[in-house]
Amino acid sequence: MPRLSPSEAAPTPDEHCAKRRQILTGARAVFLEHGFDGASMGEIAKAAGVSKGTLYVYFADKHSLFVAIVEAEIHDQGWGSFDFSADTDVERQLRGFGQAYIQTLCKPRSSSAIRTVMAIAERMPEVGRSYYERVIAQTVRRLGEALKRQVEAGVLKIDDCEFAASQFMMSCQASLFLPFVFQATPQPTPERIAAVVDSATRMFLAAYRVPSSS
Amino acid sequence: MPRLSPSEAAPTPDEHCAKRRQILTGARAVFLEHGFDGASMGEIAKAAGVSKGTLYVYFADKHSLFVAIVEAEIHDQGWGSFDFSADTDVERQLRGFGQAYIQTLCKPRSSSAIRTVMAIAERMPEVGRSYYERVIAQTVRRLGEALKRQVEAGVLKIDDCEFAASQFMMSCQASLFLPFVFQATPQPTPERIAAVVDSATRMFLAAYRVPSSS
Amino acid sequence: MPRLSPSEAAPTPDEHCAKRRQILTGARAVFLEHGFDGASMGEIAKAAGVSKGTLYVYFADKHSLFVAIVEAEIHDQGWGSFDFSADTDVERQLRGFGQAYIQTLCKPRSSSAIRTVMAIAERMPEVGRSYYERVIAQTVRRLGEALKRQVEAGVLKIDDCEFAASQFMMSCQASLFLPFVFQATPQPTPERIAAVVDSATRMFLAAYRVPSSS
Amino acid sequence: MPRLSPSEAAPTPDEHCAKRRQILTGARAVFLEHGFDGASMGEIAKAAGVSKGTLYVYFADKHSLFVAIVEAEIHDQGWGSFDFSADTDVERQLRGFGQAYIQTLCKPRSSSAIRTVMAIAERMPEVGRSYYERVIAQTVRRLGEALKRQVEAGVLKIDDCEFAASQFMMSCQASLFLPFVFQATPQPTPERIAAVVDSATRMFLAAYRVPSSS
DNA sequence: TATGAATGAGGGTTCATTCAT
DNA sequence: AATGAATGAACCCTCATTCAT
Repeated sequence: MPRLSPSEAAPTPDEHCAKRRQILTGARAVFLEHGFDGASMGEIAKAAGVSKGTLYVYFADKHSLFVAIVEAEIHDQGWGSFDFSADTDVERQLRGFGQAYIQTLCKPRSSSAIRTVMAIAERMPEVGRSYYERVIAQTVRRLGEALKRQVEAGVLKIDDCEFAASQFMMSCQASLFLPFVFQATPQPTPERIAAVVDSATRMFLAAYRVPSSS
Repeated sequence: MPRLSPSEAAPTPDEHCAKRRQILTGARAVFLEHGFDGASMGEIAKAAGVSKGTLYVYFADKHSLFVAIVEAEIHDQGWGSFDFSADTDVERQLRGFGQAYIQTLCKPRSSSAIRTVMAIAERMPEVGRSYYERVIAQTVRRLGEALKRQVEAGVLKIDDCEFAASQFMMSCQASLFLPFVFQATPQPTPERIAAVVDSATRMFLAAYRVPSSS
Repeated sequence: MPRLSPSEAAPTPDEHCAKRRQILTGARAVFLEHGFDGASMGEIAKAAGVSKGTLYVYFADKHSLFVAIVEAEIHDQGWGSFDFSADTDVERQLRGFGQAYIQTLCKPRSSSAIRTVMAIAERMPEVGRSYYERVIAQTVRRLGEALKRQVEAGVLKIDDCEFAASQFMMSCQASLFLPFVFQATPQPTPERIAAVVDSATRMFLAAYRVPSSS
Repeated sequence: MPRLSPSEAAPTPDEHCAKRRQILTGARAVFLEHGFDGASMGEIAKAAGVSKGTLYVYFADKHSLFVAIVEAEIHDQGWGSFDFSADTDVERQLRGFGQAYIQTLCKPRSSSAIRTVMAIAERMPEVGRSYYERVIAQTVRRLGEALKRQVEAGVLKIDDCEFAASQFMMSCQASLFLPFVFQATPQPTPERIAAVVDSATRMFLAAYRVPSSS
């Protein structure tokens, strides 16, 4: 039996994926704004521009949709785009990464995701763990590897490079991230971020830079 | 007939306070475990061992009860008990405070509160701000003052002591707090905490200690 | 065992009656404003200035209290004070009564009572019946008797005086009471009432006055 | 396979309207019996044969449903069907209308609606006003116009025809409507109504008929 | 596939009533 | 007698989910 027109029958994979993405986009907005419990499937459907029933064609239930959102956030938030090879000078490397990192971290989108995932981590440990591993820990690991290369180049002296990476990243957050997520201060300006990252870089190098032999 | 104990007779302020505390205790457990939206007044009533109606005798609504819980946590979590005057040696001072701080921060109770308050900060900014100000910022301030004293004693050389305090505190969290709140690692052991705080202290002093003149 | 002071022991009947009246006063305000279902015992207690428990010392339940209120309204609304003997001239008699009647009927207090009792009459027929009988029907009866006296005096010619009384009273309401209870018009002014009652009186006398023999 | 009936297939506007009507029917029964506050959405759902949730698919809240009920009653109660042109003889016209009017007014359905709307008029003035205007006032207006035609035909002599209409309608209620709404007497018989309306007609014509010139 | 009508369990909240004091 | 803390049933309403179309 020939189909009269493709649009009247089973959707093509493209259409399927498009609608799926549409749902994810709407759901992300609602989940990140209201959290898992505060988000309602009705509001998600409206935000996605589909019917409530359609949500259940693509996702088994609210939980599955939420997991998919977190999964998507893990890939889309831009944590993978930090470029550690751009610079070989350790100071510029740290400053460049640090600023990009804090800028990303303090975007409303990131902080909403962190809030939302952190909030649910007690009841959905795998979701929390997965987000941490593939977003934060992975970034720590990549910075750690960059530091390792500097150690091997004799520029830095560090025992545990991954730990040092975490140490640097945390000190870059000083006075910036926590007050921002708790809504105690507005989103930090690039200038403020640069100053804080500068200070963190100085402290880090004071501790780990191999004294120049000159 | 002599009364066995006064608590069996007087129904008034003591019992009133007692029941209030009983409700707060139950509500804290439920709110901190499930978050604001995930907690139900019915579950809270059950946890507190009172009827649902009784909740509304003591608190106007769910929001008020939640605010009271956060308020209580602000006072009860032990952030105010850090003792900065115990030691005058800067290194021991930093290590002592850092360990106590991370120990407190990484207790399940603290991390649950942080998760819960952080999650709601977007919809209840005053709650988030209040928690940050009176728990975290206050601790930063107190450490900053301690550092200032060291600066005045000529031991440290720091421009912005409060910022330096935040920097130290954040670097103490390296590899410990974030994986813990995201449920990626179990509660850190005291040994691990000690090692991390040691490292943070070394880095901090490398950057800010005035070289001994000897 | 002698009582130390009367105020410390069983209250005197006076006190008892006073508190009872106090409750009735508060309850009347609340019941008449919100209706039986819309009124809450808590609000009544507050309006009466007593505790909720005290209400149940004086009245078995909400229903009993409501019945008592209606009973009190039946006596207190001033429907019994119409004076038919003040005037012997039939025209002045009708006008005088008509104005007093409509004035009373269109007071907020009367219309609230009528609304409230009428609303509940389907579920509490005895309450409705009692109110009608002892307020409205009684007034009709008294006017009917006054008319009868005029008939006996040869001034009016009426078969059924009680029915004629009702007829007069209803025609006095024309354009006044219904729009007022339905909140379509404000409380009528005395002037408007006088005009309407005048017209009703003229119509009534046109139909029932014995033509003067002169 | 041919469909047996269209109603078994199309789920859309017909069924939507049908269910809406079904809800309105159930809600009317409950609201008119118990009043706004006495009616519960659960009972309405049961009476309508739908689930509680379905009510909220069709109506935003209890208040909206109630307003819709009153609106429907305004149209469905048959107040618009009085025919003033059927008769040109003024006496037969008044008698015919008067009987139809009182018959309608004293049906349980009308008196329930009046009770319910009157009861809520203090808290929902627009509802009360709307009901009065579009049911009672409109009928008064239409009778007033019919009277005006009789005035223009030289049959009646009336200054304010709308007021006279109200006067006639009120006097038709004498001894009938009030005792009925207050549940003091049963629904009046057609014979009783006829007698009362006859009397009202006689009184009205005695006052307003232009004496025949013969 | 996509819909949206329909559901019923459960949400927060109120309230008439009781009872120990 | 008077209280007010306590209750639990019922209130209105929301929501995740299902299902016929």
